[in-house]
Amino acid sequence: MNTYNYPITEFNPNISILSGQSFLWEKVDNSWIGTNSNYIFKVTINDSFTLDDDIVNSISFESFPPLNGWEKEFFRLDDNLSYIFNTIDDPLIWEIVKKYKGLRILRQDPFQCTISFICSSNTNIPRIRKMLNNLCKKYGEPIKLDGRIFYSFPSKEKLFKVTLDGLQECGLGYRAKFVKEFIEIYTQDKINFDELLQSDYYSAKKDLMKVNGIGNKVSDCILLFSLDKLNSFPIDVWIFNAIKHYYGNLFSFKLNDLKKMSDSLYFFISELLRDYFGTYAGYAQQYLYYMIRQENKRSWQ
DNA sequence: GTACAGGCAGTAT
DNA sequence: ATACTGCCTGTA
Repeated sequence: MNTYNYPITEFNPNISILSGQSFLWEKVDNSWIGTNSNYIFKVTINDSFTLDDDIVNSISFESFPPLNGWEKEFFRLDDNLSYIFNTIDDPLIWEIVKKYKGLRILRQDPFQCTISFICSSNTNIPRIRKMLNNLCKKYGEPIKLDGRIFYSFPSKEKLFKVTLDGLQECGLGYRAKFVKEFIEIYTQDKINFDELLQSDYYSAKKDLMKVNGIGNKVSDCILLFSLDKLNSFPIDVWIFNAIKHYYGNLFSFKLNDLKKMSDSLYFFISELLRDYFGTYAGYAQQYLYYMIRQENKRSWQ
């Protein structure tokens, strides 16, 4: 196995925030400003920022209201990337890791993350952003920052009172029903994120998929981006195409012939890749995903 | 106009 | 188990 010396603290906020894991961020001058649950986070990058710098000196982190040390939690700065990448024995991933240094997986608020990815089905990033921004503006709390008003993600109590029509007004379409059902289930404590954090990947996935609107891909995103399941390997149409292109040889049958993704095929492919990439397959997925989106120049915003 | 987009559930086979 | 179809709505 090769070894790659990767500074543990290596972190590129631009790439990490742009990578499509989280939808409520916008670039304002040298800063990124984004919503996570009750907080507005602000990341400011010094002009002189390079990846070799110490994070403490080159990037500043603020939160409104203040929340000490949020960046460590949110950007998973304790993840030892050097260790993680050395468990992934794959030349392509290593190439991408070097090219897109500092991409990290986020640890988002599970409630917001779940609603975000229920909204993500059968649509694109700009529209998902619009839906979620509408939700925040309509039902979140205003937070003043830099002379502008930002909005928190609405609480479950607030959203519980919102009617189906109230959700539809945010442009959720047929997903409104799923979001409503999820909020009801969550309010009844039938989904408990503290428990899911302790569960293993398979058990947590099974529980999430009981919710209408949460299928294979959506559950994998929730698990990877908010519930610490780093072996989760979400497969959307982009990743599916990339797997066909770069990893077809791992399979005993011809992936190229397959057009549609069935439940059983999804499970088979993701399980095989979990086995191939290992404990941190989710990191491999994110680097792969970022690369193909960059190469296809898809809109991140 | 109409095809399609980070999927999913419901129904029929 | 697997295949097929409708779904909201913005964008190309």
